[in-house]
Amino acid sequence: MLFEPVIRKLSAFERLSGGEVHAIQKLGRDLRVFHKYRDIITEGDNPDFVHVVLAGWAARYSVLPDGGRMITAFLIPGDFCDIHVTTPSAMDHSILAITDCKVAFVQKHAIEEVTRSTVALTRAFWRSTLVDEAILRQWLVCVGRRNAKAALAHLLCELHVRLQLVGLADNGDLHLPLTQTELADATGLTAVHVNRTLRALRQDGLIDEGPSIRLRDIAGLREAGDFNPQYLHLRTPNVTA
Amino acid sequence: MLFEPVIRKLSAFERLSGGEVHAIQKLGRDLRVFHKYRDIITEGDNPDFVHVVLAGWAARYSVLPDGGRMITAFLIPGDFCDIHVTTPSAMDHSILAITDCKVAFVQKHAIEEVTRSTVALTRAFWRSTLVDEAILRQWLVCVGRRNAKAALAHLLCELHVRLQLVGLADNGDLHLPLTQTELADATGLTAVHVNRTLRALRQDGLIDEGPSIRLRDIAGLREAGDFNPQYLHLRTPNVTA
DNA sequence: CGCAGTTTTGATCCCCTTCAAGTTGGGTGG
DNA sequence: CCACCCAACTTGAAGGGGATCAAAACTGCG
Repeated sequence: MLFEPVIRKLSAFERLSGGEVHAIQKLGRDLRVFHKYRDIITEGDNPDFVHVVLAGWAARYSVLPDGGRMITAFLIPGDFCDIHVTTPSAMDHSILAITDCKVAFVQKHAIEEVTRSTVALTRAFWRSTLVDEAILRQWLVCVGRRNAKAALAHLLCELHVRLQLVGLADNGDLHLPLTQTELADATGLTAVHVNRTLRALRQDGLIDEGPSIRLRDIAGLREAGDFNPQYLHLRTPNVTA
Repeated sequence: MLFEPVIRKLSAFERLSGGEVHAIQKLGRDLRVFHKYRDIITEGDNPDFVHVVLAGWAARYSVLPDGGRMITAFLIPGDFCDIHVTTPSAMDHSILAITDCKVAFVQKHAIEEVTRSTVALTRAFWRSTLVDEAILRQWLVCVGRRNAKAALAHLLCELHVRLQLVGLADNGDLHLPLTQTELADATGLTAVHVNRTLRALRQDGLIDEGPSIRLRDIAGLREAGDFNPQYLHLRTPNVTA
């Protein structure tokens, strides 16, 4: 059941048959562990495999000349690092393990075979890339046109839905293994300001902090972040009622 | 030769045979004109066609509750509005004609047929979506971690390369049909600050303004914007030497 | 126990925003 | 051919959201 998160995620996009589920499970020959803060893929690499996160968190990031860093995506179990299968090309950014990660290395032609044999999986893979792009656009909106409070609220809502999809969020209880610096690098803020903004969200009764972040008032958070889950293109419109 | 920009763009990704070029030209049954500031596609639409910009400029955008707007992409001749062929799903954002636009409406199955018959075109389409994503990530870096000057410089460099690809930029002479407000909405700034920043770039001798923007010092602009064209994944590493 | 990374808090600064007003220029109608 | 208008550009002054700098408190862990 290593590929369970992948199956859960893809099932959110397309109803999968037993055969299709089985086909996914058979992708899993090669499994590797990356330790915290190790690069899974480095800019300039031209990977031979498709990488799939099966456990742990990772992040796409770019580094600037002044030492600044921008995180452009969080990858959680079920997410693909590089599904651009048929196009051999050098990575234009790096991917970092934020926690210890289990990553499947899937042969490119295995993916191609699977998509050749089943339409539902092809659609699910496409949908997955479509959603990745939609998430990127939402991040752009957050960073470019929302204030810190709304941006963080939106990010928490996004992660809540995505974690729920793969069974990693019970009803608003999120284990975010992210430092405030990492949240800052993902929202274009500074760690100091993330700290103050989280406190503001706490004081508004929207979240509780502790070992894990708890979304105390999901509806309120969604309003504060102007969050509408439609862009995640799920079959079931809302994960949480 | 309506599809010339598409052919030029895809040729930048993959060497295309005469047959493949011909296949693209045959996509062009249905052609429509959109006037300036009309929506080409509106959020919530579930288009039956794949839309391709053949002439003019368009922009993806989202609108916020407070009336703010974020532009998440500029589309120029040769660009696809929605290449997510096999996945019927509602648009999560809108696309606007920034100038009068010629847009091809291509049947989804026509795209599917073409990609079934030729590997190079399949690869080129994939590469195209990969590049769209890379551009999105670069915008995120600009908005999140670069100052106004670098962000605008980077955007100008990106548009320069992309316009050159489709034959719309002679050696640094760009016709940007963009208002400063539109540049602002694309960079997460205000129109006022875009104005001042463009002046600063002018005073630095990096650009000239007039009826069209001229990149007076391309190398300098690329340095100012920390621009490295690698993320555009072109066969020919640099369009401009 | 001690260290290193993270969180928290305070004080100050600045890039960019906001508000406001003036200017320019292309388009339109008389 | 000029008067008018509106959209875009430009410039100035003032304010604020978030950055920066600095240091203290907390956490986990070897």
